[in-house]
Amino acid sequence: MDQNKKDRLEGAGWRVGNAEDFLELTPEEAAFVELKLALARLLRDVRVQQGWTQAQSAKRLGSSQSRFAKMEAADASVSVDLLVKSLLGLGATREQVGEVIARAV
Amino acid sequence: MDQNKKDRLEGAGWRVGNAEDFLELTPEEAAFVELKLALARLLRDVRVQQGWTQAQSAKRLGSSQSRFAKMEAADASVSVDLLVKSLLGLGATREQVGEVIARAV
DNA sequence: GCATTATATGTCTGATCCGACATAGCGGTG
DNA sequence: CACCGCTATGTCGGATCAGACATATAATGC
Repeated sequence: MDQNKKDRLEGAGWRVGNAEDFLELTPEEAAFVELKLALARLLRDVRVQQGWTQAQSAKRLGSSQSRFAKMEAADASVSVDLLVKSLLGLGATREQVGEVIARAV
Repeated sequence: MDQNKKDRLEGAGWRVGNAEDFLELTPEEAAFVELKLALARLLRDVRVQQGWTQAQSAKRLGSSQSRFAKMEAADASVSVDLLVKSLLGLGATREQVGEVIARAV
């Protein structure tokens, strides 16, 4: 969000913050959810890159469309294990996974 | 293992391979266990770097020495979630975690 | 507006994981 | 060798997660 929009919202009585502020996460917890979100985004990117639907991808992984949707949404019921396994299963490399963990916003 | 030692062992009737060969893992499964091993090694490195015992580290994380030992051993009962959370909890950065996933052997 | 296809959300049941405890191994030191 | 601090291993009960199913909500074409 740019500063301009932030100012306008706050002028209109909104309080603006991120997930860390809102949910009162510790920095480590915040880093963890961001990391999970980064993996979820990569999963979607890899799938779309391959030109697959969620259902097709899920089938490849021996899972279901609904679970795959939750993975891409970084749902609370989805572990980092599942995300990493799924990424590798869809053809992502360890390098890609590491890179996204280290540097993605 | 250097080629010399490998040759000697094979000459003596040993078959030499890695975990992937021995356990007949798929490449993705192998990549996953290597990734887990890399995180476990980083966890030990971070702990030792800080000059802490397993028990001290575990306490910081709200866990037990025995579980921490299993983490460092990359035990089957330890998830990547737990490893990553513990690493961040002991002060490792997302960059360190990502780097080790991307590039550690 | 109504199929059709893709994605998202809620919930159940069985599987897996986590912390804890007990205890074993192991290198130092007195 | 006996003790001590540290690490490793086995197991258990409760907590969390996985896949599946049902169903809701887009998005696209007719």
